Amino acid sequence: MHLLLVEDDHLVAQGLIRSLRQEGYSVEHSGTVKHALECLSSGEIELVILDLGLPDGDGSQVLKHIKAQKKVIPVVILTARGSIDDKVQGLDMGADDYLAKPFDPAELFARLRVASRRINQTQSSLLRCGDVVMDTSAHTVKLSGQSLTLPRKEYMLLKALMENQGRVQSKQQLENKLYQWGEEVGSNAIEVHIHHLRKKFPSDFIKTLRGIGYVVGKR
Amino acid sequence: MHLLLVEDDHLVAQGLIRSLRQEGYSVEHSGTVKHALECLSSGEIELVILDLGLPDGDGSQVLKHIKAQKKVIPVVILTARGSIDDKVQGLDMGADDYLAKPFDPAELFARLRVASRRINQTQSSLLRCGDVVMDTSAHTVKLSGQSLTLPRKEYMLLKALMENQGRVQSKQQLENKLYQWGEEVGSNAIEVHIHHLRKKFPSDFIKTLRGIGYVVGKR
DNA sequence: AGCGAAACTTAAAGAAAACTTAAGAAACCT
DNA sequence: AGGTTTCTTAAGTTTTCTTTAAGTTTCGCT
Repeated sequence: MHLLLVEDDHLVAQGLIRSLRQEGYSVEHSGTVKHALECLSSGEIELVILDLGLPDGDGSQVLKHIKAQKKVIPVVILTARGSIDDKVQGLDMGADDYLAKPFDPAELFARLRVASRRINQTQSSLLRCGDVVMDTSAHTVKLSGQSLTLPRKEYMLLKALMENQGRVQSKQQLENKLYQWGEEVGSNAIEVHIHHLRKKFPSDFIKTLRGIGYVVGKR
Repeated sequence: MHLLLVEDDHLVAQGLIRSLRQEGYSVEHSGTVKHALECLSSGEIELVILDLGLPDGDGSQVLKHIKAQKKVIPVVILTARGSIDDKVQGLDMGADDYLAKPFDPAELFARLRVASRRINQTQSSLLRCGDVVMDTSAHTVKLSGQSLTLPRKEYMLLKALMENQGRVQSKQQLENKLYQWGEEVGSNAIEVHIHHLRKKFPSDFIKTLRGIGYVVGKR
């Protein structure tokens, strides 16, 4: 794990670097805002320990820069400014943790472990099929990047189809997915919904297999 | 945002609950391990404040239970045990933050904001969406630079929407975020709040997806 | 080629969801 | 306690979605 330590006090820095390496981090070190930004630009840094009082500016500049990026890099502020107001301000600026000096290295390391633990967790529930992307958690549908709004039943139908790409589903099966038990469909509702969906997507997106059912996607 | 406060000292708990609600959380409260686990089983809790010393066991049992789940729920430990060893142990057990009593509420709230920021994968306490800017730490809302005052529930609703830009949320989901457990909304309260919010913002700001829910922002 | 079954299209009635409004309850603030 | 703001409820209204049904087209089969 690539860590950047921004700290201008050389004595503190030397000691920290040593024990951080011991902890298994590969450590870059900056004593200035300028150099810190340079290090960050390499794009390899995954985690930052940040002192606020630096010779050529304030650490918050570095923080701002990090938080403006798309990439998520946890920042632990480690500074002499220990008042509640300082802490609140630092955390609200986007820091992930805040430790006031004097600090105990063991606590810092524990907090770093928390931060690095978090780096590897992201998830999304996307259904993709050609130009069509469906995010079932956000309830959104996009056709070649352009998002469109589907009524409830149409959305449900499309979802049923996309969850079973390449598998043909009969009207009966689809009905069962869209309707509660006992909620009879006395007519051609599915056909009508398919019709409406087709008007919103490329004409060959939903394929009909006469007498069998409907499919979406590669086959 | 649904928060679970696990704390057996009633005096501390009452005060915290009050100010947490003021901060815009909907708060569940447990004084025991047993009850805490029950609350968690509902699946609605998004964030936990955890005291370690409980009458029927240790808070770490609750922590273990949470971290064994698939769902990611940040846990902030808030306890009288303030030694470095305690902190390291707590953090290494999976807690996301650790605050020793006596604590300053302002710091707790700031650290909670860090946690909820992370839940919503945002980088700072500023939520922006078109002309609307919301500062969740200062509790302010600005519409094209002009700041406006929202009642508490409207603020909570707007926050819930802005924390999930582009994600459609059902009335049910929104209700869950605004109301405590057992506090049933027997009516169309959400609709009415939406209505009021709409009068204060551009007409197309909050979009309705009939039968699905409400969204704000790009899609 | 012609027949019948299946699927498509269209429009309109019916149902469901959301919007408005206003009034009473609750909470909040001197 | 009195006045004010905010919240909830409920009923009436409007909008949109869903289903129905009837007419049309397409497809596959003999």
